[in-house]
Amino acid sequence: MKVKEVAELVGISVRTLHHYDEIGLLTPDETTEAGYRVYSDENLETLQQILFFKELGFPLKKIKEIIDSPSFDREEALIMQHKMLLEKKRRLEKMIGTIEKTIQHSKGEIQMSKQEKFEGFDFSHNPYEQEARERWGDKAVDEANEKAKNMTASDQEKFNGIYRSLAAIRHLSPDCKEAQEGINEWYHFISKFGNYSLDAFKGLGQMYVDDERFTKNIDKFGEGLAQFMCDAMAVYADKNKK
Amino acid sequence: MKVKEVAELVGISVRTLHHYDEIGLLTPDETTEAGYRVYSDENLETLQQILFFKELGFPLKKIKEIIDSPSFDREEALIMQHKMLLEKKRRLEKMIGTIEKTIQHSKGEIQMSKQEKFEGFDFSHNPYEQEARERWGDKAVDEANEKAKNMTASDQEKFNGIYRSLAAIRHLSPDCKEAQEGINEWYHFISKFGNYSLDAFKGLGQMYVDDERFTKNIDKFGEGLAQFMCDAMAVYADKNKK
DNA sequence: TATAAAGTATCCCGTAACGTGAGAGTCAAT
DNA sequence: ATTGACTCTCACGTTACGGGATACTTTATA
Repeated sequence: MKVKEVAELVGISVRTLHHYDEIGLLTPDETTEAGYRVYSDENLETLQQILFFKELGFPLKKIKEIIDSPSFDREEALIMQHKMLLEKKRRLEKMIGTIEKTIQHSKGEIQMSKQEKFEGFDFSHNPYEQEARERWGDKAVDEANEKAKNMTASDQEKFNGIYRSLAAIRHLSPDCKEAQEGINEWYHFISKFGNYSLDAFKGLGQMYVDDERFTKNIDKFGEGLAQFMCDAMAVYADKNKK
Repeated sequence: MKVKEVAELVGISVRTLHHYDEIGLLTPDETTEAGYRVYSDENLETLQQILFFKELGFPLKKIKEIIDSPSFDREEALIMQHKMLLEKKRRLEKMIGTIEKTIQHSKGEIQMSKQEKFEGFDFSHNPYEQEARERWGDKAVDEANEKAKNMTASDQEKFNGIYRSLAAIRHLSPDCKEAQEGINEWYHFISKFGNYSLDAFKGLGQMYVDDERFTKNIDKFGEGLAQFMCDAMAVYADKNKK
């Protein structure tokens, strides 16, 4: 899809798409030899994410940080966004209530306190904002990026080592002893780079197959490794829960 | 109320209030001798109006035009804003639907078309936007302001003349012949400055008593004139309806 | 097949609505 | 008398594009 098609589909301007490209927020996967931007389906999904975050008032810079972060999880984001949009709706409903009261008030039918006249305006008290800040605030995202960057050469070696040893047994059952031992090592190793609960760990595994950027990388060590790890990680998480 | 109190009450920053003062959008009625801004209750009502318009995406410049316009009617604005907020809520609900579908889609539970992935984003199709543009668009407001400015000295004289002659009979009944003849002249005269239906004319009369800026001006020609004109205009409108 | 019309690209200046200090005066309470 | 919370006025910085200029590509039409 070319710029104008995308622009009309989602209701934004061509200039906006240019802008997002300029700042590296959304660079089209492909460009024709004439230099025309061509947006892929994946680009559209990213755009959707961007627009959700934008609707919630996130600045573009932070949106970029978030979706570029190695710890970014689309589904997690969608769920958080869902919660925040519901909250925004509640806020809007309050505002509508406020305006209705104000109309009555202007007719002299009811009394209104000063606070009442401004109910719904205060955007800063969204209960999920705090949660979002914790998850996506500067600190959290920076740390995640930092940890990813701080991966030394030896870490990289270790990564590859684990991948290779898991790849070697990827045709066994995900819940066999060897697999679970490998995953155990994996779990403790990646904890260096992020604080994963068992549930998060399981989610991470899911991402290996859901997000093809991961799938591709992992399957370089052996076709089907991503799926195998995903399954084994799920088993591991469930087994160690209680 | 001083800046910080107002800021905290409505959930905006002190700088924002300073800004609104700078651009002449909201100038506090009073200032202490030290130069501290002191906001009156009326200022707060204006601020509420401003914030409603802002929530609906109006630029501050236009907001200023609208609320400064001689044809501005607070209640009319509230009603229009109410409609537009409801529309915004519907849009938000669509977005929430979209996000819910997207979550299902990402789990592979359902299919989604491209259009569906962006439902709710397009802000430009609010049915009341058109209505608002007609009412408050550049043309309408400009014309109103233009007409008000284009009032020549002789027009001003005529204004005063009618006011005076109506003031002279303001103790008669609003539906007596003299009053209705005066109002008839009034109706045809002000039509030069705006296109008033009979209903609008009646509404205008109501404004004379509702909005104290008008009341004050009119009552300069005689205490109670505003109320008298309001009553007589209502009678005139009803009589000439069918 | 020429030629117009529509779409796209980059460059670059403009704007809107504040944010963010800096430096200084003011006010209420200890 | 002093401290701390508030206030003022500059004045420059930032964000997220808007909008024009100019040039190249692609599509539609004669």
